[in-house]
Amino acid sequence: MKSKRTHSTPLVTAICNAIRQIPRGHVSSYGAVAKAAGYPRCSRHVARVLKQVDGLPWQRVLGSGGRISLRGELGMEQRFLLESEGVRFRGKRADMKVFEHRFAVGKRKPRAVIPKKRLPRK
DNA sequence: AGGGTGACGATCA
DNA sequence: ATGATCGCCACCC
Repeated sequence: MKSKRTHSTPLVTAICNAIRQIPRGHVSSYGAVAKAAGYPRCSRHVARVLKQVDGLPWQRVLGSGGRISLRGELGMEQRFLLESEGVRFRGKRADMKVFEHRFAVGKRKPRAVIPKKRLPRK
């Protein structure tokens, strides 16, 4: 059943909910899910949740640009499942232009997160 | 309390 | 386009 090693924390709950909102035949990205859950910049946590919590439509979450992050067999399976749902790929990327799920505009209450602007690299 | 971690993401070479 | 690096940040020992 549920592996759930992670005791439900607000972050985990919010992320799971966001993932469950992605309809069949559509996809999203780790970053988008994190933002929709109210935790921008926590894309890596989305990945962790996907790995630890089962019962989620894991195949619908891709890396930015629609790339599949999983390696090997698992990655192949993800692609297969998505194509089965009708998601089409252009090369190695899913066609986000058409299949990316759009979360509610308000994208969840902006927790107590600081906007955090991008700092100029170098 | 402290440090390592990761199904990421943006930028650089 | 591809590969390496750096920054992130809550979680888990």
